[in-house]
Amino acid sequence: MWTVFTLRVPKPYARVVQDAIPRPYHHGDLRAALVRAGVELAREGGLAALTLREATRRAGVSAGAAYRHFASHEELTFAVGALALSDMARAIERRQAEVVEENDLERALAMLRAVGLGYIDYALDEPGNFEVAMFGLFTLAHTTLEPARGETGRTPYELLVDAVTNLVSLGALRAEESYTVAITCWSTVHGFATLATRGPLRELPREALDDQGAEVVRTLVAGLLG
Amino acid sequence: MWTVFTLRVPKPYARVVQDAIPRPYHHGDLRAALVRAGVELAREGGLAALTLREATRRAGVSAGAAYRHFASHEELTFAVGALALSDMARAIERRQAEVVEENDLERALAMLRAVGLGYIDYALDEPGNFEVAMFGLFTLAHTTLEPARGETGRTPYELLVDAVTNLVSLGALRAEESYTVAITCWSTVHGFATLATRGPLRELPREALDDQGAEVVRTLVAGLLG
DNA sequence: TGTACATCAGTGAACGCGCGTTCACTGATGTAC
DNA sequence: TGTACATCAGTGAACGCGCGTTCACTGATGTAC
Repeated sequence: MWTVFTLRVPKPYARVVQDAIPRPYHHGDLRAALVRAGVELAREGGLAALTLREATRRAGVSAGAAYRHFASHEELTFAVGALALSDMARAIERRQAEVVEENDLERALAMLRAVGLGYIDYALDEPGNFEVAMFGLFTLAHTTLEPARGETGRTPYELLVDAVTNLVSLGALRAEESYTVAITCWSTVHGFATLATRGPLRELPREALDDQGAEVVRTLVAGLLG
Repeated sequence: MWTVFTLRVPKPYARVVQDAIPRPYHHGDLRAALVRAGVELAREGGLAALTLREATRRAGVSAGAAYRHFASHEELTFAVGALALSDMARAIERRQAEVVEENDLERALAMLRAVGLGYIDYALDEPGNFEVAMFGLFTLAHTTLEPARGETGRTPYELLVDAVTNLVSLGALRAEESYTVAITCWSTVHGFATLATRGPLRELPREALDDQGAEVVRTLVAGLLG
């Protein structure tokens, strides 16, 4: 249990005082602290920068301590990736919340576009965590992972499937096509996202990428269903 | 200069004899040998496996020797990536050579599909070299790089642009749309390729990926221009 | 045709780096009595 | 309320690994005379 003291100290001394306070031997919530550090590392340098040693350093703990909470480096990567997917789901939900179309079909199309736009938003905002989520660990089997869910309780993949399914139920798409259409949509936004973050388009300015991404999504959805 | 002796030796002794022949102090064509080794390394383990040290080991040469031919690890990566792009151009050309449609528009559409199919072929055949070509080094500025050209003297990017331009000249597409259409096509096949090689679809069997890729390309081109 | 010598392309040892992982240990915590 | 003790969560030192890169060196090559 902790007692909180409020301590006023001249700014220049803040660091000195902080270092003088002995860290408790038991961290309290090291696992969460390591995951938080991992997210930060991925943000700064992607998959390559996400190391156990640096995460323990940031948590102010010795390297070995990590092994009380993770069996291996891979487990940390997995935890960070799941959080990233959850954040991506939220980015999609944010775009979907902005949809204003009233007509059923128009609205369904806008919801599908929102999936793509949110996907691209997240990739451009957090290229490092996007990379962790997408490469090396996750497979289709993980598309329904619990900690990867957003505000609405759905994963990014589920949000995509929902949007496509809705178009089927409105008669805008035949059921047999739905899987291929879903994969085509995913491929397009994923491709744009990787070209724009780590690939040959990575040096274009952010604004140009936002515009280009929006155009790509509009062109795609109009082509497939417009 | 070399003199060639033909030497017959019982099979089991082949290795022994080979090792007994002193390697010449001067390799002869070390640069090319290192690039060849690099392609092999990328084939086996992608970008992460492409190291200068292992390349020199495979070329039978000390680690430092590489620095007579490459200023840094990055330069080797760049050389391997350019070769990979050239091979990709060839894969696209192979698909385009199979196009049989006679009608102008039909043919132009098939040529565009062939770009996508060849791109996916190459990624699935050579995921490691595909990764080297696509991540970390190349930008749009390199899309016209000399050693990245195929049989027809065009780079993959140029083959895509050719196909789209041709559709414009046939009146199937407005000129203003052409850039966005090209980027959309590229995004789609690139996305499918990365999902299928390093991403969440990587565990599906090759045959399923081939079929799915073909469907995606067909759906995309039919949507945008059909 | 033969020799001296500059140049070039290798060697091999070393440096420093950061990583994942293990292990014997020790300090803190909380439970049983 | 106080004490003994099992359990838990850390420490810190070490191991082995492979990498990129540098540097003083040496063996091979080819050119000028």
